[in-house]
Amino acid sequence: MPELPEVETIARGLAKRVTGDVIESVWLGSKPQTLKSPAAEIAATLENKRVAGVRRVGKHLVVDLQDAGKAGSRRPKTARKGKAGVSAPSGQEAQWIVHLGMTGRMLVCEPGAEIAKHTHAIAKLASGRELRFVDPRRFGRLSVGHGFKAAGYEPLEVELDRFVGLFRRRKTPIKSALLNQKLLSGVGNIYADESLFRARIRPRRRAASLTKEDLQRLYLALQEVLREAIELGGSSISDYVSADGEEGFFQLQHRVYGREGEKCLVCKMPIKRVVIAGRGSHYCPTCQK
DNA sequence: CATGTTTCCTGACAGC
DNA sequence: TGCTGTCAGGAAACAT
Repeated sequence: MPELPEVETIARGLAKRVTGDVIESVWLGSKPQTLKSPAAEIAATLENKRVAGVRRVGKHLVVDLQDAGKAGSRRPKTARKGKAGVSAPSGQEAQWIVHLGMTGRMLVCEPGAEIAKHTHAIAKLASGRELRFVDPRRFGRLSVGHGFKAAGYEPLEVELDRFVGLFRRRKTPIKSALLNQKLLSGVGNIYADESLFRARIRPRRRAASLTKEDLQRLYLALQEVLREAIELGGSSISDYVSADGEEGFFQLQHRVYGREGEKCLVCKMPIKRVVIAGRGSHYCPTCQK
């Protein structure tokens, strides 16, 4: 399941491979719930646009688009900021926003490559290649817009004081709070469990009950685990692969996630699994308090 | 408002 | 073999 490190890996791979290419035409499948914007609007926004870059925002992929226009190599200088009325809708700041959900993939395919089952969108590129969105479980979503912003803070950018403030007076379990995208954007089930283990905090602890020291450990643990995971190209669980089709390797570093009943790597006690906020939550009953 | 629960969806897997 | 049932989970919708 793509969380922050996986989406970061995918975004980097896509940026490397399709930046500068031009979307010539778009095909969209007929599954309506996959599209958050009307199909015609998505197609119109993407077609004849140059890919200016691909970034990760929270768990979203943002494909920045600019008018492909006539003059090929012209590079429109970015937003003169300041004065009002600058939100030029001429397209150069349009964005294609992709949420991969559980099983979504964005693949760069060579011309003529077989079309995988559950392909919901295909963007034909001027290079002849295709950018394809494939998502068996259909939890992924496509939309278009401008100036996309994540609802919460980026875990790798938020300052400690703000991080601590997010959890004050919150009665919900810390695990639920970590998964709440309006607080932090990008943390999913794997990295919530892994960071709580490293911070030695039980997932069911009420967020408000954590001391400043607890939260500082959690802050450092979360950033550490996310950075290490990005370094290893993310966790390949079930069907995640990067834009290059490469598997990540962080799953080999998981200390609690998916290890129910196995020995804790620190104290040798069996890892427990409980359900919190509807998600399997893994922890060591002795190491985590 | 805050928090908990249900829903969507298919593939993988266990058990018979 | 092939069927059935269960489980996985991000986030929106709905309920409390």
